[in-house]
Amino acid sequence: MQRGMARTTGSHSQTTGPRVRAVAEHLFAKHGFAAVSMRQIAAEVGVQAGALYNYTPDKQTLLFSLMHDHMVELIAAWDATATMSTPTASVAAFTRFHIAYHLARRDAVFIAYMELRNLSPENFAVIEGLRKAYEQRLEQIIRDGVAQGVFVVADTRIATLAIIGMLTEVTTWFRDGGRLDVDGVADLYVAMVGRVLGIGEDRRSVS
Amino acid sequence: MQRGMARTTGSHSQTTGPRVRAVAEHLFAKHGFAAVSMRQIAAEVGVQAGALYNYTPDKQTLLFSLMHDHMVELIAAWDATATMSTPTASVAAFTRFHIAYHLARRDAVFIAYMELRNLSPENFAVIEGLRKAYEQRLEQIIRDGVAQGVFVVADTRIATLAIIGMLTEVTTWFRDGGRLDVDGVADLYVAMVGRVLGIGEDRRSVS
DNA sequence: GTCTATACGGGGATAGAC
DNA sequence: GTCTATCCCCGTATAGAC
Repeated sequence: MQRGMARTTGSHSQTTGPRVRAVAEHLFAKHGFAAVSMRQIAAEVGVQAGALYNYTPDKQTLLFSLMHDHMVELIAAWDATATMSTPTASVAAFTRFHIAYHLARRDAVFIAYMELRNLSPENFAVIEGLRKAYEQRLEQIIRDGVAQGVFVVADTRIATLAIIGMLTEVTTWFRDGGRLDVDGVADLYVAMVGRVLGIGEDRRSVS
Repeated sequence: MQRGMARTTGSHSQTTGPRVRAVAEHLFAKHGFAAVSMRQIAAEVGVQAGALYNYTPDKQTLLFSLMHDHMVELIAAWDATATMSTPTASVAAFTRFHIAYHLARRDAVFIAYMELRNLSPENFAVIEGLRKAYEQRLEQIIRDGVAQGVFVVADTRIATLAIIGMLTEVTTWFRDGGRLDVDGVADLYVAMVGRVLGIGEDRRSVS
């Protein structure tokens, strides 16, 4: 994706490398990291198990790499979406972004939440740092809204976590073709998030 | 717990059986079902691997049994707590109950949410049914509140799921000895849940 | 009820030919 | 870059002695 063309004649690496990652992501999400063998991944890719080690030094690094790239892309995608705006508009945009992005990349999201225990302590720290960085985007919006008096929350940090939890939970039940489409769900959540933040609440002594 | 005294002289089953379950619950929560071996469980219990099969026909049934008992106890505990009351009081009680119970039984909760993929289809269906039964307790409260005009929600089902997601997320970050204790956290969530349900919102044409 | 011993399969990872 | 072959270890589960 982000490299120039490789010139290795007769090589399949341009296709096999990404395929290994895609297959691993899918199988890890479906069965869990520990339950998936390198042989299974290889079979699905269409190579022998030994060939996978041209693309990762070991299984655990493959997992970390998937999680890491997912988190980096998540943050980059939000930063590309976010615009200078009012806190109310920003939090609505974040809500829509989070739901849409998480539903579009369900396998990667699932892995990033479920397979943390399979990471080495150092790798775990890296992923946790990225997650915190993402949450801070929302927390900063809420902080700004509170400062400007348009949000009324008792505890900014807890409100952030509660909202993240509420939004992420959508991935556990949403099914394409169900009663509501993504936009319909997002509309409902924008409204609920607004309520959690006390938007439009009765307040005294506000200009 | 719920059986009468066994009389088998010289037997340790009264202690080993529960210990197997406790150890398995702890290890499954910490490392994941697939990553934990029967040998590990046995070592922690202090018996040989073969001896575990006096208490479970196989590893997968042990997992199912832990999840099943947890869900049954969760529902029973709520039903014992719930009292005839106003929707507003009921939803506050549910919020406090859910947070306190989930924090008190974190290992079991974690397993029940994370290890669903390791269940056979039939076992999965049983656990899903129990989860639905639990969610329906909250959904019914919300439905009653809407019917009585004290809650204002756009979509009862989605509000139920959003609230469950918000409450369950507490287990991912709460640490004993942190800034807030369980009651303090619960207070904040009671307030946020109330907002999601539109308690005290401006309404026209309500008695 | 627990032990030892073991069957049998599959795990991650590497070596060396092509 | 991929293959075949293989190392060595560990997985679940069972059998039969005590």
